[in-house]
Amino acid sequence: MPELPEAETIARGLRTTVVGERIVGARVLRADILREPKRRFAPKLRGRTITGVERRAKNVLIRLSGDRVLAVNLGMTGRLLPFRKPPRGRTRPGHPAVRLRFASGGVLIFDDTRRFGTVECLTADEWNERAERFGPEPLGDGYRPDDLVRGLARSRAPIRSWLLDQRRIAGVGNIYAAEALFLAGIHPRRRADQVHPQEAAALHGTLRDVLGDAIRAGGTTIRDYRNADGEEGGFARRLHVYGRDGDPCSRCGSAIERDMFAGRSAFFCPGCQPASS
DNA sequence: AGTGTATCCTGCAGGC
DNA sequence: TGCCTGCAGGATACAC
Repeated sequence: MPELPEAETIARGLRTTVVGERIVGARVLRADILREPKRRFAPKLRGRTITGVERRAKNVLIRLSGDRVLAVNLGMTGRLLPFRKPPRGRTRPGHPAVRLRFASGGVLIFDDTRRFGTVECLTADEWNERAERFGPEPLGDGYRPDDLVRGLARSRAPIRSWLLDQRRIAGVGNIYAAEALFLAGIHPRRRADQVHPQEAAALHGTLRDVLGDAIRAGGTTIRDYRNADGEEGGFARRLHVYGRDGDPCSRCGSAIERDMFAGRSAFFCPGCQPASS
């Protein structure tokens, strides 16, 4: 998916275009991205006004009048695309799943090729309860090196698995886990509780750096990701290890390796990221 | 508390 | 050209 930086970029983009819009129609074209029957979903939206757009973990939250939240999880290929008027011809998204029509004549389309994404209309309370399950936001002011040090010390999971677990830390996915671990010099298979406190503190810094830099670059486009203006992110060319197996490491020249575990590819530099230390 | 595997789904790249 | 396999930014459920 879109990970934290991509969801943040989309939320920021939407904030400038859809806040203030009043929803006059909601059409579900692919009901499997909902978690409830579409007959119940659509009526909940009509007549509501968009009051804000936020991000939590990898979710884009569209705040609605009447204390409702349209919670969008983008899955692997989800996009949120606003248009001033209904798109025609070439500009029409290829896999529209939900289409909101605004009083202004504009539309917001949730498009999702693989349909791993979800769209839910919840009360603010329902969302808040859901959000309790997420770990801390890595870019939050209150997130300190010590929080990561202590979190890692309590787990025997491989560090990459730890970082991908949304209950432990929110918003980190496979790309940024790989990049942060590279920059901190930690092998993705290293047990979390074997990461030394000073390494964990370094990882806290590299995580925040890489996530922040990626937001400033507008996210990473591997293939499908687009921001709310339909544009690609610029961070892909700054990746050190993700998707670069076989390439020489930018630091030491060793060939980047790919290794599969927990069902996903892990990318790392065998020279810079020792399995133990 | 972990891992491995499977599942949801479409598209694309690579091998033959 | 086509057909096949494997893989993809995520999340979840299951057996072990």
